[in-house]
Amino acid sequence: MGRSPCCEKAHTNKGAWTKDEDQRLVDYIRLHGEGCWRSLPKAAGLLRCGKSCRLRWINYLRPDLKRGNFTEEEDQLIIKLHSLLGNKWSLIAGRLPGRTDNEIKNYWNTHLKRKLISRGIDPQTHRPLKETAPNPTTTNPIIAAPTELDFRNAPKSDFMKTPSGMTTDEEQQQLHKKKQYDDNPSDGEELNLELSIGITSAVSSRVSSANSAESKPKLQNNNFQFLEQAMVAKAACLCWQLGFGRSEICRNCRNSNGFYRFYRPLDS
DNA sequence: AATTCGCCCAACCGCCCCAAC
DNA sequence: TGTTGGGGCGGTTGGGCGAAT
Repeated sequence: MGRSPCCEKAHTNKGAWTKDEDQRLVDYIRLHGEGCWRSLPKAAGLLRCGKSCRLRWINYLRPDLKRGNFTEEEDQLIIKLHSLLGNKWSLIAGRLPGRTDNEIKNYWNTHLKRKLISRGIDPQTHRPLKETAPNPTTTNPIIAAPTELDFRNAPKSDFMKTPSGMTTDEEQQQLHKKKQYDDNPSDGEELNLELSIGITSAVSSRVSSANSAESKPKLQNNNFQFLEQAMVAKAACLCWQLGFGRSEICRNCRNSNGFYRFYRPLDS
């Protein structure tokens, strides 16, 4: 026996949303906020599935959506993030304010894939198309990073592993090395995240402001979202890209409490 | 003018994860 | 500890629309 359907399919509308439906949804969310998607349609007087309402709001009606054409800067950021994270569209979208995962996914499939192919780059591996026997040490330096931090095919459960959950002696040694590095960083090791991953100043300030006490993220799943961001922090960390070691996070990615800096801002 | 083709993107589907019980 | 329900995600679909024939 499978799971019960998320809604009563027989009594729900499907397909394109009407203006009236949009208005009802917007009005309801303005009054009551997001959440409880399952009960929302009935409460809002909509003959729609809760999931459909959620999608409509997130992908189309949310007031903070940017819409419009992607800039060249956004293109480059998406390509770079995709090379690091693979098809983790929601993670990538978290790095592009005002863009949704669906929008980025569509844009990737319709434009960026082609763009990369026209440059002779395989959009899946981000390696040259002609390369028959990929050698990670001689190609894209990002891909050549330690495999432990290649999340492109990692199941979500792997994201849940915490830095404090280390078990092996090797990892403990690396933690020790990291502490030494943090305590005595040499000159020039203040790494520039904008350079390493192309994050705009605006985004960087949003991210750093999210660390302040008054803007602590309200997380439905603390560990998961926290570690998602931690992963992006790792990806953003130039010392990781340079292959310093799987447990080493540079000071730009770790705050004084030993936690990662990159939280999802409240409004993203 | 009519038809076909290809592209784009909003929306749907099925699955997964996790908190609550 | 196992089960269930809600939310979220990535892959896929299909309708609209403009270009080409």
